[in-house]
Amino acid sequence: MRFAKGHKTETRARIVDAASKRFRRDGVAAAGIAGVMEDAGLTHGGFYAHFASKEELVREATVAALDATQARLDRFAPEGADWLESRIKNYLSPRHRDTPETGCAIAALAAELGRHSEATRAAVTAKLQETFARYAAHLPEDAPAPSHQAIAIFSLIVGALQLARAVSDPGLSAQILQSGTSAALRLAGRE
Amino acid sequence: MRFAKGHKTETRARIVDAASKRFRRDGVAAAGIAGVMEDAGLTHGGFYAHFASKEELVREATVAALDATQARLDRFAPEGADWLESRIKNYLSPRHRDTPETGCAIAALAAELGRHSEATRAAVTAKLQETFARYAAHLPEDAPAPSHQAIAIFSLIVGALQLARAVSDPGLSAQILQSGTSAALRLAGRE
DNA sequence: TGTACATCAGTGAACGCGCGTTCACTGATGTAC
DNA sequence: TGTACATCAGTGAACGCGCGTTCACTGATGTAC
Repeated sequence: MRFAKGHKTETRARIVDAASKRFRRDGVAAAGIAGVMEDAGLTHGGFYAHFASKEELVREATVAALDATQARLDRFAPEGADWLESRIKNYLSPRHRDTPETGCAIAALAAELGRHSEATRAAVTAKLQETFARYAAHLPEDAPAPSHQAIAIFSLIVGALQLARAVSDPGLSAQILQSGTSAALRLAGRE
Repeated sequence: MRFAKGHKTETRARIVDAASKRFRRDGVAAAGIAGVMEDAGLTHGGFYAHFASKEELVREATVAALDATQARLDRFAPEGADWLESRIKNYLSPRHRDTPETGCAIAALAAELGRHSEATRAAVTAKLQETFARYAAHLPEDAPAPSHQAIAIFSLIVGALQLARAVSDPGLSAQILQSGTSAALRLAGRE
């Protein structure tokens, strides 16, 4: 069947969206093409009309996930003086911990990304640089070495979110979110 | 062929050791039984004489990896006043970043562990509790809320190590290690 | 002390299955006349 | 305006492959007599 102009672009975007969720929820290695295509409402055979390989999808889906999460968190934390504080609190919220499929792709995929193609890692590196710059820009004006601080804050919340997801004890998980939040706020000069 | 007493126990330990390295290097989902058995100098068929399933191996190998890394890092950071400082520096060293197969299992597997069996996650939780307690015990005596600080410090170094491994730019990777180290030392009261 | 047998850690072929990937085909719609 | 054809996004069967798992078998050694 022939389709309206722009139809293929929309389909491609739907596949990327489905993949970005599956990858974050199940991990890249454990998520299959067939499952992604099913989520997108298609059969698996059509995949290679849109992408040259799974790796190409990984790269696009990872970048899309990073963009989507940034936009999503921005809705909860509007630009302004308290942006960084809101970001930290939202990042280490039970909601974010419990919904990896729509959450930060770095936290969900960091370990796996190190094993992927140079192109994928380069895309992730660029997105990380943006994130660091944005965090640094929202530190107090008198903060020493803001770019260093920004890296440390992001590292802390990524690590804490992962630990909160990994432990089986709900009490400990909540404590990790809480300890991470207060320490990150301290590093951000918002004690 | 029949073997000397204790032979099977030794073989089993060799399989666990090989698995703990493969899992950390390639990820659990991407590492296969056949590869693990080959590393242990055996053929894949013998696996089920030692373990009921891959999941059972995952649990044992993860715990073994955590124990081994603890022992390994202890060699570089003997007990004493500077233990925590040494631990942080070694954890965020280029050596640790570049050898995930013998490094911290939490950093290598955290995201994946959240998707594994309750038994595996419970074992990880117990090991994490030990780690937090140990970090807390080495904080300065006047530190406020040492258990919270310990969690934040560990979260920070886990996150930083993963980011340093994920980025493709060596300069940024080095900067992440450096920023993570100095911020972790600050949280530990050893500025 | 010497021989026959039982043991059982490890072997390697085979199981069904889902993976990533390929490809001949379908069929509704846009285009040409 | 009506008809014939070309297009191409999507279908679904099939490819080889490696996965986790099972199982009949091997054969050096410990044990029984």
